[in-house]
Amino acid sequence: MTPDQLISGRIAEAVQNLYRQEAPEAALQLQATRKDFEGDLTAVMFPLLKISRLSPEKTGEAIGEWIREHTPEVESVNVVKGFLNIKLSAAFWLEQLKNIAGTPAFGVQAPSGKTVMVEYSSPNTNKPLHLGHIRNNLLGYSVAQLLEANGHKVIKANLVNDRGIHICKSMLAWQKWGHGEMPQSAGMKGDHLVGKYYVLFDKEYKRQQSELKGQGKTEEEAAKLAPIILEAQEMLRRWEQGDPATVELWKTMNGWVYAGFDETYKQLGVSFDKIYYESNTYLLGKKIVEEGLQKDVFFKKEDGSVWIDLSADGLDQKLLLRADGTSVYMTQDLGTAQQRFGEYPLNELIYVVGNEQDYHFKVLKLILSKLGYPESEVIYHLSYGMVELPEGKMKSREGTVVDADDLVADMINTARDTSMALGKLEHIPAEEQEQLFHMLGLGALKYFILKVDPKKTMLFNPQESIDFNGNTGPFIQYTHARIRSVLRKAEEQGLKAATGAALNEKEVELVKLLGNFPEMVKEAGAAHSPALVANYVYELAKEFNQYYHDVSILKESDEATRAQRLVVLQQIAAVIKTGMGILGIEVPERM
RNA sequence: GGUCCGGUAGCUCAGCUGGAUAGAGCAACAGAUUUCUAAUCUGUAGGUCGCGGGUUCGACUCCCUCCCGGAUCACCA
Repeated sequence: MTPDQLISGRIAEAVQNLYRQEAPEAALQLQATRKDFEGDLTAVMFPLLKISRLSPEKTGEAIGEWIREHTPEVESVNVVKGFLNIKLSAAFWLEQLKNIAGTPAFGVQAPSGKTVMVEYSSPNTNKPLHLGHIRNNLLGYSVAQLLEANGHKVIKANLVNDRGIHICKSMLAWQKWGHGEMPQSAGMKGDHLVGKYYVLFDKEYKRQQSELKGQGKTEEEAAKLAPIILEAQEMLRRWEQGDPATVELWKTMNGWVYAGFDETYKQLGVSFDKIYYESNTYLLGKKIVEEGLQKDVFFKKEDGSVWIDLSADGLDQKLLLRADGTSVYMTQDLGTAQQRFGEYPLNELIYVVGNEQDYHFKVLKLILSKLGYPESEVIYHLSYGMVELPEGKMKSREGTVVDADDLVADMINTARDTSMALGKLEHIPAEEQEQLFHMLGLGALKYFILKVDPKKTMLFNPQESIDFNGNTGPFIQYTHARIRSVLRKAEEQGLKAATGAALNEKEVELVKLLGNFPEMVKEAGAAHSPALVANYVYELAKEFNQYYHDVSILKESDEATRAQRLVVLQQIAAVIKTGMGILGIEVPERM
């Protein structure tokens, strides 16, 4: 039984016995006691005053007294203003520790029988991944881990945007100026190579536009009439007609990009169970259009285009089918959603997509519900804010984009430099050192991004942001390595771990924190927020470091105390490992 | 202009469904190493929680006005 369950049950009984009344659930308010007061849990008396008809102090004293008398686990109580502070006994906390130590995979919830799909990453195949994608990938992967820890079966999905005008731009530029250049010959990752030609296209397109404007065309006309964009559109038409040469080139260049992406995904440590390609799904959704027309949810304009009118819901009219019969983004998404619900019995379908698409997903859900699909309620848009640089937003045309591969390489180098400067890891074999640099560099990056509430815009300063001290990944990784090191030594010395001794004050704090872990995992899962996990693990690591500083483990002469401290250490290490695992961060045995 | 999201210490961020004197880290300053790993720990300093109202025993938290920043309102995806 958790402390909260125990005490709130007792308060309810106390109210029943003292005042002959049922205390409503909402009136039983418990919180952790603030550090400056004596106690473990604090019950707020104000909501109970109506029942007791006494002052807050008197109510607290009466209820406190009753609880103390009737609850062996309660050691003492005190009342400060309207707050009843309750201190639980050492024996109770010891029991908690035993429970934690006796629970395998503590914090991981039992199978829920629910299936959840998390769609994330979903890149375009015309350029390499950048910092914004990193936030997406890390969030998506971590949320998937988090939901798995909540006992759900999770399908990680990636919808690759492999078709459309953007990839034709790269293809066209490569055809024109590539001279057969390939990733191997260029010595570049495939995605970077394709990105290079995308940039070349853009340059030429810009040049042609300004030329046209110089000839008196308007901005809009210039954008539409530039020969190179017409050529790209022509290429897209050929692709859609299945022209063999175009399709061949498309396959080749996409192949390069996939090889490049795979490498980046591997570096980031993210993976997928199911990959969808837009080239296979872009025609989906037309059936839904017909259905919507039949149900009179959609309507057709004179030109043949199909729309839905959402103005009654405070939104606008939304296009679903162009006059030429081709579908748009929304239509495709409706179709793919429907397809997925057919493929899997999904209890939740999560889209990890930036907040610039909040409107899109709002409309998507609304349309599905208007069509009468109950699945609409199961769709969740995990919306995250942009990553900004000190200079402001990332702009590809201004060259301020932070490339994902470069950033990862930088992080690993920083980890190497920092480790070397500290003279750490000298006794570790070179190969393992490299693994550690990777683990630490990525740990720093992942933690830095995931500790921030997803929906907030975050600032990333490449020079200063990523630290290795304080509230960072490496600090937690270090803490874990440190604990494992002590435990290894204990093992070498043949020392046994066992519960049974008295817990000191700091140990009670640690047990309390550990005991909160499962509840925190649930909350974070419900909120789809790895940030809660990150901040929890940091809290635990910090508490541990303070404890570790004050107390000796191996040198402790009392055998029972020493054995129990080893148990505490084991549990902290285990929870750190599980928590960091949810964040997709590996944790070293030594460093 | 409509809608949505944000505004907490110099900087980066926590603060759960309203609860006691608003918390960390970084940066600054002052300390602690014969260590079980100092990538550590302790202390000092740093705040009109964007502004103003309201709701109540109590508001960073809920409601309203306004200010600032961002996103979005495409026959792009």
